Amino acid sequence: MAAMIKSDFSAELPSVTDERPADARAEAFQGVREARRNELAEDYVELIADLIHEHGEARPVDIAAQLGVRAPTVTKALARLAREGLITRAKYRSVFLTDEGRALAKECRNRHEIVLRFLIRLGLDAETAELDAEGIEHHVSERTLALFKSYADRP
Amino acid sequence: MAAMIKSDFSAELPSVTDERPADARAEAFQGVREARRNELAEDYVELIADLIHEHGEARPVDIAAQLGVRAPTVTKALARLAREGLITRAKYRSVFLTDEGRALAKECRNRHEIVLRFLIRLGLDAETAELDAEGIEHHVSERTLALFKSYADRP
DNA sequence: GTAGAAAGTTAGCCTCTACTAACTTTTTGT
DNA sequence: ACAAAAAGTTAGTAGAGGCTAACTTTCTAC
Ligand SMILES: [Mn+2]
Ligand SMILES: [Mn+2]
Ligand SMILES: [Mn+2]
Ligand SMILES: [Mn+2]
Repeated sequence: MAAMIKSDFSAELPSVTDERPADARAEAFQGVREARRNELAEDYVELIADLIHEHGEARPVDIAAQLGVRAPTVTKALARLAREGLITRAKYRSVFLTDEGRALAKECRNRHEIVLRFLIRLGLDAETAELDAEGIEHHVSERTLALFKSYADRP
Repeated sequence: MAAMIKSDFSAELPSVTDERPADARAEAFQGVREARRNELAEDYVELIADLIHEHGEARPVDIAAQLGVRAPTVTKALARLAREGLITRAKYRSVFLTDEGRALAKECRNRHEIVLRFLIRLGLDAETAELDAEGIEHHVSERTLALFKSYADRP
């Protein structure tokens, strides 16, 4: 009934108090959903690259330990990454990045570092910075990343 | 085989090049997964509060339009929110927030605004700021939020 | 007051991401 | 060299979150 009173003068026309148009907001949410679909792949390839760098190879057991998930979860995710052309692998063997996977890993590593350095530069403790960066990194546009980098790198 | 050579001197002991212990990294990833589980509820209650404020009521058709999803997706999500005690509703009627839902909405709205103002203050254009804030907000700790607020509010 | 439009729900489908239990393969230690 | 341990896979379960198609309810205009 509150709606009926209101609808007398502002029902189908966009109200003045309607700060953002519906489709602009929808675009933001759609962008977030899109980013979420890439998160897993990004974290995996970044981690795989790290493991190869640190241990010479990326084994599912280590991937699982670092991500805090069980082995079958990793098996399934790796099948998806292989299907998407980011990794190659053979049964019971460790994982390799394709050129595309390596490129993505490099990009993600770079972005992760910028976000992390930015947060620390802002005054955050290193531990919390690492926790937050792991989530924030996937939702930072090119422009925002550039601003983060400038701030982190400033004298 | 690279691993075998390496394992001669660094196999089971944590290597010096192993920058972060596995469980610290796992903790970060677990935190992100936890945050992701709350994202949808946070966006819904924030949006519902906005709609009630702007239009006097929150109707599923408007929720769907603003989120950029189809009506049945909203029906299902609302069932979950009701199950979780964040909203109350009756069939074919609009949605109401519980006290708990209202409190969460207020918190989310506040956080969203701080992140948004922070990004704009950093030099980002308002449109991109809105897009990024919608994703970043869910991955910002209390500490980071406090730093964002200080930066946004500084003279 | 009623017919048609709009809104909402239900049913059924899909993918993704997680899990456990049970099995197979590989590696390790003696 | 071979038994036991560790690593990896497969199968099956579950819930979240998206969709379309078809149905029901509510609202609106006449
Ligand atoms: Mn991450
Ligand atoms: Mn990362
Ligand atoms: Mn959001
Ligand atoms: Mn928001």
